[in-house]
Amino acid sequence: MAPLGRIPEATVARLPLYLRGLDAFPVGVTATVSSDELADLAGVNAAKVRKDLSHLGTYGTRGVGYDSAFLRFQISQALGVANVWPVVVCGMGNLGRALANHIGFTDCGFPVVAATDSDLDKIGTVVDGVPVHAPGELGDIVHRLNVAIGVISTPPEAAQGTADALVAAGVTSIMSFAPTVLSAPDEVEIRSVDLVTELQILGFHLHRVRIAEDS
Amino acid sequence: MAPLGRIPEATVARLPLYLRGLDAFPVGVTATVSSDELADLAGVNAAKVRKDLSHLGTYGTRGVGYDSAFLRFQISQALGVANVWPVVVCGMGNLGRALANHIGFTDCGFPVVAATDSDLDKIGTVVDGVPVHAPGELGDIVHRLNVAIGVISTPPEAAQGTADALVAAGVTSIMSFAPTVLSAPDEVEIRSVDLVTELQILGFHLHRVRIAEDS
DNA sequence: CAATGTGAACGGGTTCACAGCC
DNA sequence: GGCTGTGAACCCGTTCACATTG
Repeated sequence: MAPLGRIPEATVARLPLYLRGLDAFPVGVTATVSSDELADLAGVNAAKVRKDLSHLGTYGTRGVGYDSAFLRFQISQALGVANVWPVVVCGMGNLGRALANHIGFTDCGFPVVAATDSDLDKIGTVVDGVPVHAPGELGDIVHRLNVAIGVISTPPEAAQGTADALVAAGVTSIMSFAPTVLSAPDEVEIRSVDLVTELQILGFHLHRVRIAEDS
Repeated sequence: MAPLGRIPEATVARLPLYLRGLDAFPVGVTATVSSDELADLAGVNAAKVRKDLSHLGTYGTRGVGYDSAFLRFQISQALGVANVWPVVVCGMGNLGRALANHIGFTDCGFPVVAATDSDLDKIGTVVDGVPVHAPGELGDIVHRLNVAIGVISTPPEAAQGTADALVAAGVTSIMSFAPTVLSAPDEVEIRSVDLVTELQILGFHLHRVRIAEDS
């Protein structure tokens, strides 16, 4: 059966990995993948793969595996990768510029169509093909260019204000690299990538083993 | 009681947020924080704060709250933020350079002491204060400079090889920005920051509401 | 036989709600 | 009265194991 009810978040987060795994999959003589093989490619275990795929209503064939082409299609469909979601990068410092480059470069349906920065020297210029505007123009930009996703790479002080501006302009998807907790209405999806926090988590584990060694 | 058994991963991941929240906390007349206030600062709910802090064996005082200075001390202690963990950045492309800058800039106990890159033009130069070496020297670098953490910002093809080299050199903490699944022994802690995957997750939700609207 | 699909058991983390203490 | 500390309930996700099917 193809229940196709709500797909659990944890599953959604793995679908991109499966998709990537399938792309790396040698399209050999036989065009089928087993859950075991896919598990390897995605770095998870086979049970998880099967349960995840069952949420898509996808059918493999017992004793054989999944048709890799069809599976790729199914996952693409579920994720909606055919859509193009224009991105605006807010804050074109070192990190912002690198992000704009990276995101635009890997041509995955997330074109960076504009950027903002408060530096008067940057406003009006085009950096790596991306036009830089004043922060005040964010609303305009979003509307004119149909921006769907906002990336926040401003200094921490400016992050909440930028988020507010994005939300006010109707953006409901935000990816933030600022080391701050952002508040926004519930309907806004915020994914926060916090480098310092990540490092501190790594540091915690190093600290633990150091303590263990000293005992 | 101060059980101080194993601290749950989910709690560890939030401790940095509490620490940051405390730093932002106005050291007012009274030097106490309630779980409610801290919850706001960290963007979580109060019950979580209390349970998390209970794992540290920390004591607040009922009816009052937590002594903010002591709490800061306790969390710092638990995370081991007093330690300094030298970092090597592998791959000094746009992203790597920005990361090296960022991590080094926010002076948090993670000095970027070296970098590697396969580009012959970069090897031997010093970028933003960070000396760039050939990938083959990774082992040396790690030993000479006591590197504890490796950041992988190479192209995807080179990521696994770089991880292997880091592991071979004895590095047990890796932060990867490469869009690949890395394999490593269990004792190696890998934190993967996958920008494209993050964007695709955002895209999924945008896709969902678009579908919902069209129905 | 081989590999899927899935109910059932399990486990970690979150939330609730309230007893305990200032 | 206010706020902490914490058992209990709850929820989500993972894992297991096996019946099911090409």
